[in-house]
Amino acid sequence: MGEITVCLPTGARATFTAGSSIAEMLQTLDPVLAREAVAARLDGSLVDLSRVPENNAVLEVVSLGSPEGLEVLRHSTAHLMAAAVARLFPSAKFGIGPAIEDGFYYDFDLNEPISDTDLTRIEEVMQALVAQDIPFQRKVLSRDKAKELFAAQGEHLKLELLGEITEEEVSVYQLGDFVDLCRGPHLPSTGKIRAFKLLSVAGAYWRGSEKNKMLQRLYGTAFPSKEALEAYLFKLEEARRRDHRRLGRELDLYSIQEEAGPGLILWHPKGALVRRLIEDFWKDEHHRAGYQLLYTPHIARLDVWRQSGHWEFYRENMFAPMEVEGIDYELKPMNCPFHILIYRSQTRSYRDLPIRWAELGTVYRFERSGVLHGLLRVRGFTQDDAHIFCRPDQLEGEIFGVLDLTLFILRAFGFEEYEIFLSTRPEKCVGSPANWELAEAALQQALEKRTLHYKVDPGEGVFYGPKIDVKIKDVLGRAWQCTTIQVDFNLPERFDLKYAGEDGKLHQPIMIHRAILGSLERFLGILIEHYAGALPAWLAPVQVRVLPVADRHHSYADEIY
RNA sequence: GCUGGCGUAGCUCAGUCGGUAGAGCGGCUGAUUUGUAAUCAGCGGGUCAGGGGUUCGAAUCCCUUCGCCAGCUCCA
Repeated sequence: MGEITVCLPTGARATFTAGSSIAEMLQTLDPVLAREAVAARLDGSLVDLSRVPENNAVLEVVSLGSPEGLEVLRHSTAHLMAAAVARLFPSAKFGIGPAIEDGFYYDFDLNEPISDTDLTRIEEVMQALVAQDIPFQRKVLSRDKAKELFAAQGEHLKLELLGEITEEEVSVYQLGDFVDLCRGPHLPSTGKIRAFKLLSVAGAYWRGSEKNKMLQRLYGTAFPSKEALEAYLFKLEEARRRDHRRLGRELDLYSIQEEAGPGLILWHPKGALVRRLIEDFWKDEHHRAGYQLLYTPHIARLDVWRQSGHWEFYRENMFAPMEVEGIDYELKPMNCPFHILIYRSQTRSYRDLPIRWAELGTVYRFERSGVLHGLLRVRGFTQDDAHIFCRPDQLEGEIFGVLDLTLFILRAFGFEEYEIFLSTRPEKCVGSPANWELAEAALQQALEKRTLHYKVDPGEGVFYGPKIDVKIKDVLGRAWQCTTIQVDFNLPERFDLKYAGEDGKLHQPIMIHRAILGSLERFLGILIEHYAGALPAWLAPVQVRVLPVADRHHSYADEIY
């Protein structure tokens, strides 16, 4: 038997006889750390504590408190839940069960529907399995052997997954008599699972495709401690308490009524007042930032939407056309074509640029019935839209201006934290590579010069140009997409936009689309949830009330109110 | 759109085995004029989501349409 030397990033190192498991090694290397460990990183890859290193290696401990440890915990809890479901619903077939942002889920193919009351039963079985402290046992077998194993159990979903695995060997994990195809790693045993809760059951398409069968998905969450779980559940409760749909009704800000139609907002007087305050502020600031305001119609001839390409690429989100005097008209899903028509209404000189045109433009988009959600996802909404037409040499400066205005406005509403994304050229796109490079560089420069933290989403840009998206974070830490800044090479081309350059020749301007608040409806919803209904005084529809304590004070109350 | 759940007064909800609808809060009227979100009395308020069916009889059972909720898919 050989020997193996293992060291920790801390520098601690020791030599072991081959055949020792990581758990045993950690016991020697750092007993304190060993108690925290739920998994380990062996030369960079995540493994179980029961794994037996075969070569000299660097070993890192993955503790329960770390993000990776939490993921292991949740993934293991998902398996635990699956084991409980296997016991209660013997006919269940298993899909996948990953850890997600705030917990985990597992998808089951099951003929009988699982109800909310079943969640309690499943939790009880899980508790029992935790009490038994059953080990998660990893086994490596050949792909063919694994296929035999799962075929014998009729696990068609697992077989489908196996069919796409190219490795010759796969790992399965056994938890009692429940065996699951899984890469791992897992906790050593179920006894390590201390605080979990099953949250909901819902349908989910197998592998996320509408074409596939719908499975039943069970959501749950797990935390290192009861306290952390309680804190999370409290946060969920807090989010429910702040639900803008409830507060919006209670504060009499807006309503959505079946008679008017789903996804269509009726602004009540108090909501309309909040909206006006937002609009006034927004208009003033845009005026100061060198924008001019436009108004454009709600419908236009379908031909315009054909020319813009919306009819071709965006039709599934558009309402059906209506025919008037033999001509098809279309409710607008966007404002840009109108701004373009105004641009084209006269010859533009390089001296006219940049042109910054803003509009609080109400657009209508057909959204599938299942996705509508209060003010946050509707069928008619008002974008705080603007289009900037500029020369290539002005692009960077304009992006700067937009970014500065964005941050100023968002901060004014109390949003100080952002998640910013820069999306770059996708495979299918229009516009020359030189233009793309120019635009991407301009966006990136602006972000860097303002020292804003951002993530690059390679290839996630729209086909017509790169973009910056800004998500604001509310008091509960939830991120909401509001601002989008998009460079567009497509529409100027389709509408053949020109300006007369210094050289006397005609050139194509670059167009920037941008919305800062996104939509007024959605933004009001976010404000309500962020402030739990208690809007800052400058936005509050009721700032103060005078309450006389006796009839004799009424006249004075009238006087001062 | 799909899967599951749901739809009773303005709001929150009860309504048994199928026998023609109820509470609290809010509203209105009056009383009370007071040290803290909830004082007393009275009065209104319903197409039980819409339509169809079964039945002597439907809020209740069946079919269907619409809407809402959770999630999936897609997005401001």
